[in-house]
Amino acid sequence: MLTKSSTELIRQQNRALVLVALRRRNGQSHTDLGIETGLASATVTAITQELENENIIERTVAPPAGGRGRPRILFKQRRSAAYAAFVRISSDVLQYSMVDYSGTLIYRIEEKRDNAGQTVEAFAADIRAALGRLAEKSRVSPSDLKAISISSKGLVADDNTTLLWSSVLGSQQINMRKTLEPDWQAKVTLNHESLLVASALHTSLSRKEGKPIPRLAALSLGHSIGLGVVHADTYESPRARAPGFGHMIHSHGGALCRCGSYGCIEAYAGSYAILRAAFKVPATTLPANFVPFIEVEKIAVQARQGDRLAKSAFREAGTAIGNGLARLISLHGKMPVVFTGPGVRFFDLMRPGIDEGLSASLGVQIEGPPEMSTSLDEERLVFEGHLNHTMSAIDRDVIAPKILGQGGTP
Amino acid sequence: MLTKSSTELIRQQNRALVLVALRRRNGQSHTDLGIETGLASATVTAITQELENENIIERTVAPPAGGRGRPRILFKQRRSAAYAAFVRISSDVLQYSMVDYSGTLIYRIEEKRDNAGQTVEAFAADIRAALGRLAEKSRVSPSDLKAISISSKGLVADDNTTLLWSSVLGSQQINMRKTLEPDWQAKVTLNHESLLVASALHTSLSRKEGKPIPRLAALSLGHSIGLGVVHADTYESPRARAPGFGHMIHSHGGALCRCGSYGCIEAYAGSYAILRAAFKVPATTLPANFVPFIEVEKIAVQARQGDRLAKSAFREAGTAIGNGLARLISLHGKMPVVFTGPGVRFFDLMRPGIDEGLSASLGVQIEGPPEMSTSLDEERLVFEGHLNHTMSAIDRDVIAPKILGQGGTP
DNA sequence: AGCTTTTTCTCGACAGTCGAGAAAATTAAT
DNA sequence: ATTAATTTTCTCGACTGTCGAGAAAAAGCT
Repeated sequence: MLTKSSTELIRQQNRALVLVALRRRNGQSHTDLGIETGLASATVTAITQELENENIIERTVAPPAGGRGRPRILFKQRRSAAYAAFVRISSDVLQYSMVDYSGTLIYRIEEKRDNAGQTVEAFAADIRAALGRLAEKSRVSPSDLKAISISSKGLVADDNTTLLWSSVLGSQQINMRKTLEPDWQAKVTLNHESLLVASALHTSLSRKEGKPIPRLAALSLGHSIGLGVVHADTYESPRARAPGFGHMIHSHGGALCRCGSYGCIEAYAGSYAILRAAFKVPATTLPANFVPFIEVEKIAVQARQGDRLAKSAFREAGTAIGNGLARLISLHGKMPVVFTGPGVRFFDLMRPGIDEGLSASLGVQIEGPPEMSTSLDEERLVFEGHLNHTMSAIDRDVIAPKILGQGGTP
Repeated sequence: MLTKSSTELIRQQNRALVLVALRRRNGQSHTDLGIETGLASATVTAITQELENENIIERTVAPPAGGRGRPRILFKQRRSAAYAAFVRISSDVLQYSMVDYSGTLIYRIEEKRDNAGQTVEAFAADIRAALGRLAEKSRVSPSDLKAISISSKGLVADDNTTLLWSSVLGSQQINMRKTLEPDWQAKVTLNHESLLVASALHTSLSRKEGKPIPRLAALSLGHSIGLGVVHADTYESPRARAPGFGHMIHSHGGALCRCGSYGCIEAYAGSYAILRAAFKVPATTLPANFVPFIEVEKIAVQARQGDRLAKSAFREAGTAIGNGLARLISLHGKMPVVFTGPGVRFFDLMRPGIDEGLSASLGVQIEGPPEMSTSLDEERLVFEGHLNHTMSAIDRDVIAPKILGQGGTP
């Protein structure tokens, strides 16, 4: 949507431009910023002075690049300019992190969860209490906490607020904004974990390539199957989505899934599904809620030793994923796929099935199969995703719009 | 992507704002424009004067709204300010339309096509020649033709330029920009027909609702199956995509499709597929290239009289579509679906299958089934889609960026 | 101390928006 | 026939912002 443009808006945009540049590389001189943002030197001065008065950035001196000349002044984010908290909800642990404005982790709490059926209220109370402790321990005053970013697996509504379905709470829904905004004036957002992974991969790979990758998918293989997709159409900021890939129908009326539906991808490719197939348990048996990964590992060993049943369990999982990716590509176009999560250890076993499942579609036949790669260290990617999303949101929505009545003595 | 902002850019954006307002309702006064754009009166004056000098808009007087007072000056698009040509490629006819800057159709040519295998070169030459005649007959000088918008069914690459696969040319690819840009300096774009339909429906329904609809799908039922999806995320202009829905896998290793793959949705829901199912022809038989719609109509009559085989043919088609929509919703979220094309006549027969195919997915179970409706008059929707896309592109890319050395005597 | 080099900062010109109120063009009232 | 009222357009000066050029600053080198 086009909106009214005024001179003040220009300043806001150009402030954002400087903040983004600083986010890309912290500690840049006046001249660096001029080059990176494309702004005139005079404009850079005006903006950096403003930001300095508002205590957003600070200066340090550094010797000139060419050995002699006037020393450069490097601008850096003031670490105490703002804070953000991340909450990572996974099936067995809740991880709370506090980061400062420069994006450095300053405190972390981890809490084991018992997987017993918990009520939404108790769950919400736990999170509220833990966030309180996090702020206290890291000595962040509530008014300085500008954003709370939450990630979870499962089905996230696209208001970026409501968790519709999760393996832990089932279909008990929870609205994170309503839960947390009374306690904090920070902006609360909820994203699917795979969205953050995809987003982190997208920025890091785009930087490596030197230009934005038009599309990218991240597929997390674990107890559940999660997909994140990033689209970067020309001239607009990339947008990420985390669709309900794990519970997309693979085969109409097929195997029973943990979610209660029949034929979901997860009912073929989730860890419990692999177990079920390997032990010839009927596909209509209600699956176990949590399968230790060691069990899957055992089957993988058998498969690698040539066991036919074990091999076909992984192959079937691959076919479900391959078909799903073929459908994704039919709807979104060809894009590279990065596999993450603990399940990548079995990627080689699933690969034949994936290739077969992909090959069936016209799009793949015409444009060729997508590039596929694996990436370990999902935890780091989730953290980076949180960081990218939150810090750019703070820059864009809190810092760039000049707030009057600010600025004082450092 | 954020880019440098300057005062000139503001003007460009605000010019665009005025042009968009005029596109929404042609013939608005100074005051109207001020209200609709949110710009100050002084700014409106500045911009309208500029546009007038550049011969983009013209003024007519009208009595004041309240009976007395100074007469209003209504600004209207100057019809000769620019022209656009549309080419609609369908399996049996090529339709060429010329419209002026106000969006009024001023000339049209239709050419029957023989469905014999034609080479890409001959096909390209046909289009080039017809466009030449179109410009000549409508007395539009080549330099005034600012855009050529082409629509087709099949698989369109997302460079908006290349036709990757079509039922007519098969997998002989054709790059429309390369074909036409040497003759015309107009901007050439190729879009899937269903994308234009979806886009037209989106703007008209959004206007009816008073606010932009977040998502919408248009499903065209004909010889082939085409899907267009429109996304209107907050604060950005809506974007449309036309995925290869018809050739998305419905059932792995299933019925043989016209495209050569097995298991495509079209191989179950295309008109030839319904025929095949109704006559119990094996699903692996190579389908006929063109099926007269009368044949499908006959089967529909039988189905409505209770013939079981005929009924199940439509039901199966419905299931394929329903499953496909369930998958679409898994990946994109819930959205209303509008069915268009000649096949909507059989919508009632397919409906049970569609409902069944939809119900299988978790997303549908949680958020409920999507709203479904039908719309006849696909041809008008395609034309409106062409119009929306092209005219806003001309406004945004040609008119709004002030071109120096313009303006003269009308 | 003076010259060179590198970098930051300042100044005046220019482009654009905005609000207020003047000006214009008409009908209604006297 | 004037004058008043009304509606709408247009103009003026203040303000915000960007830009390029060149001044100023702060160092090393000779």
